Amino acid sequence: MNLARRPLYAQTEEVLTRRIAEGAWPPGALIPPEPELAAELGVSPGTVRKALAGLERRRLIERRQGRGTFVAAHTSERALFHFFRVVDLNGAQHAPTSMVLDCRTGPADAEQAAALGLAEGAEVHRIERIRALQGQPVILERILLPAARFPDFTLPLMREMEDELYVLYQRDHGVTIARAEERLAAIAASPEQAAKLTLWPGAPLLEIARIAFDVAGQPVERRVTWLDTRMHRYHAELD
Amino acid sequence: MNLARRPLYAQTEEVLTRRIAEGAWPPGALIPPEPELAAELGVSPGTVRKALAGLERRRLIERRQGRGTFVAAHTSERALFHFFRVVDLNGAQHAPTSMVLDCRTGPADAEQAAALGLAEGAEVHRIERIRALQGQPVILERILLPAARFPDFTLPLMREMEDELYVLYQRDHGVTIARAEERLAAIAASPEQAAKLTLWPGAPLLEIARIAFDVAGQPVERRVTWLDTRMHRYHAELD
DNA sequence: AAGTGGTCTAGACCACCGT
DNA sequence: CGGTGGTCTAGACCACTTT
Repeated sequence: MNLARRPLYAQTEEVLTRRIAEGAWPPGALIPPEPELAAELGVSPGTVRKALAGLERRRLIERRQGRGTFVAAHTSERALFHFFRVVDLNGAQHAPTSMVLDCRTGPADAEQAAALGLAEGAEVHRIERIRALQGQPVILERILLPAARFPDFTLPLMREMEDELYVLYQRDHGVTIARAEERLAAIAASPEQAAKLTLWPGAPLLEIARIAFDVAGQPVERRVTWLDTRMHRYHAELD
Repeated sequence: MNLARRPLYAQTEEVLTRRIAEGAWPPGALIPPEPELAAELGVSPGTVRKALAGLERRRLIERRQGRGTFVAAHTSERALFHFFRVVDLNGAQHAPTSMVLDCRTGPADAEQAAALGLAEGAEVHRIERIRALQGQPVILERILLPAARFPDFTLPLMREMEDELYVLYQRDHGVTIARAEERLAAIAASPEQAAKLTLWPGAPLLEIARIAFDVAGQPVERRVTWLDTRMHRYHAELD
């Protein structure tokens, strides 16, 4: 039975993950009840249960007693809660608004291609935007997306818009962001950055370099964020 | 049976957590096998198992097949891996060394007392140290500890020493750090900070304000770290 | 009332470790 | 070899949601 020496529940979890990643069960879908899955996959209900617990821990599904098990959909709340780590000086979260300054497509340079696991010169979309919290522009952001995963990607320029690209990635391009890694540094604002954030050149800025991965573990977004930390903080939990 | 409507396994986990927090089972101790715990607590082995899984997820215990279940001891590796988020530009971790500049005891001011959940004026230990990575001093740190939890706390001054206070907290004071929250900002180095880190005044520094909690969830350490991010980054994972 | 996930139990067997 | 945790199964019953 066990070709590899991996536990049955791990294999089961992998099968279910693949179905979700491939879109066989789209976001928001109700998936079959535990006993049905167990019968179909030829394992005991307890084993299915353990696999589903793993999927829930990774937030690929949501289980609700009495209703069923659903493939997780990226809501604005979820995206903000898990992937937006900026808080005010009291630790409170606020929903940002954003304005797109630029959105164009072109070949990636070597560093950018490497970060996204692409060949040098592969087409990428470049987005630059300002995000405001409580009306104050405090975030400047440059985003890089592989054109292969986001065909015909466009955003309206210079218009205030509700935030959260991750909801849009999922809804319009079938790309679900599951995980991200960030590296933070303190830098001095360049004249261009300063002008866009109404700061002075040389002002301290928190630079956040993110790579975001989809459900299958492939890197699908490279993002650099510059945060004015006079009135805000980046919040992290360690355990 | 169920006074509160909390699941049996959650109550079981709580009981076991309390035993560890109170030191009935000290760090490194072997705890009884599952069937014995089940018999003693009057629950089924499966329920004990679920409770132990929770303790393992919170890293309070370590389970080793064939050997038994042990109360987790803070090793240097564990402390560094979970609570030291600094990496070099390639993403590699290095073990820091540290030199204590100052270590004294006095009353806390209002802000400090509040952060540690103490009354204003309560006695606290203050530590200032420099940490070096690969021989370069890149971290300046101020640490605040409630004297009530750390009686007779002292550190040798101005001597290179192996790092990791959390190992020392646990070994010498019975305080196990289980979790921490951090808030990050970019600031301009003060003349004093610049001098200690061989930087120029106004240089960008990453400021990391941490509150660390013990197993019982009580705040037991307030720490502010300033990191020179010319050659290092703060690493975070989001999921 | 029917159907779902959540809890709890009981036990078999396997893999690993130390003696 | 005996003892431990790891896996897997089978099923009873509860709590919640919808019809």
